[in-house]
Amino acid sequence: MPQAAETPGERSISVRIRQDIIRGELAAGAKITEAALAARYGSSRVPVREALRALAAEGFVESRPYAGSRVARLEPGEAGDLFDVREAVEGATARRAAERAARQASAGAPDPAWWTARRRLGEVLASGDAAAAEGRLDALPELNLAFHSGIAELAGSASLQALLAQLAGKIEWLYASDVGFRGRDSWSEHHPILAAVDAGSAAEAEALIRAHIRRSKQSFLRRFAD
Amino acid sequence: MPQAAETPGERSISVRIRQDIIRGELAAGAKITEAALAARYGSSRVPVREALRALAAEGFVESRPYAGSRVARLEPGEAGDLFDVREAVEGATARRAAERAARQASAGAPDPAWWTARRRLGEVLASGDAAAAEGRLDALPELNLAFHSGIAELAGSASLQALLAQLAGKIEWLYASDVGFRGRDSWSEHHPILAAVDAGSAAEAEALIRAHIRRSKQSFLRRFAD
DNA sequence: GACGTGACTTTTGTATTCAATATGGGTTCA
DNA sequence: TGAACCCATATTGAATACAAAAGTCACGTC
Repeated sequence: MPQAAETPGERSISVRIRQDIIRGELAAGAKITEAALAARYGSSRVPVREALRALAAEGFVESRPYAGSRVARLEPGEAGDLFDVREAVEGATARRAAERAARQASAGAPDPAWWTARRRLGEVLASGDAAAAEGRLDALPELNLAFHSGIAELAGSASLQALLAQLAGKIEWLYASDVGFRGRDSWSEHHPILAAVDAGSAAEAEALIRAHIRRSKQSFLRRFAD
Repeated sequence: MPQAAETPGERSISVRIRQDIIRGELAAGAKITEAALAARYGSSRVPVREALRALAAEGFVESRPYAGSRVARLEPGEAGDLFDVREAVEGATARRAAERAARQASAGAPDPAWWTARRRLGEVLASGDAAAAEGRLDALPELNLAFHSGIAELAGSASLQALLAQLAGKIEWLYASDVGFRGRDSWSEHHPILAAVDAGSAAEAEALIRAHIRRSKQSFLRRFAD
């Protein structure tokens, strides 16, 4: 039955599986069969297989040939390490973003892609300010993600951007598994970071974002201790 | 034509595509069609698609829905950043490996998996010593990779191990694209690192491996400048 | 002559089908 | 009684067939 042609991918199976893993609807360590996932998402096994390959490369699932897949386990001790790595990655992206901003300012080449990214980042920052002011704290995690990946976009490094996206997924998984988001106090720290990037102060931007992430780590580990 | 059933995956298509990208046989930025790859590797499109999804997650190819895939580009400026990230990742793995070694020594739990990993690592170190002594420098890159992933295995963190494997792939790509390997002088630095891990000196192990990688970075950038 | 519009071709996305392998239970033999 | 072996079944791996979307090029019109 050719299935009446819904949307081309109906929001990419891999995205939905990743979400369900992060939300805990697919429990860590659980054995998952392709047929079950196909039924769950209303598709055939082929898109599910492709999604599982991608998720395996990202470390969300583990597969053995002819022996099936299971949801990966995130060991408790890894949390701190993930933040450490994220600090290094984002430090590099902030530095590169500042360097690129300096080049944008000096050279006569406008690079429209850079400007749209910069404009979107400004909108994200404003949205977050509004959300924090109005007490809509549940909107902040998504905006936080948008801010940090926006910085990576400004850096213009595909490798670092992809690496950060993976780390962000893992860290979102950590957060979802227990404590809530750090919230309002964290958001205001974004302003000086973006200011340093705009000013082209590479060293300052790197130092600021590293400190920002270090505080997130400490806050997370403190809550995690409970 | 059901194709006479060769080996189940004939060495995993994704591995072969990744190799061909690293070796430059699939040029950076080149547009690749699934049908062409399927013909090249003598399979159908389905395994190729799955491989491309995994490689996209690793950042070796870029795909847009209904618009095909292309080999990613590694921008020249990213080299330094990749080494920075690797320094952070491997610093974390060395630290965790030392902590785990200390637990192995103190607790009565032998953990056979740990011991086999440790034994293999000793063999890798000995093989590298022999290769360096006999001047077989072309054997060192692979042994170097084995040493560093062996440390990650001792750390026992699946996330960090997977992350490092990706970084190693990218860095191998860098090396293959131009300069040769650092070689003999680098290999001897592995001994004090493993010694610190064995002794359970977490801080020292981290400092040593970070310095080791920083030297690799400087050596690479120096050669790259030519 | 340039631009917009249309069909056509190429390529990707998905479903269905068949083959190969691992896993678990039952049986048999020591 | 226990352990090893074999077979049935479930599940993955791969190939083929078909549908949908995007890029391309020619044609007609302004």
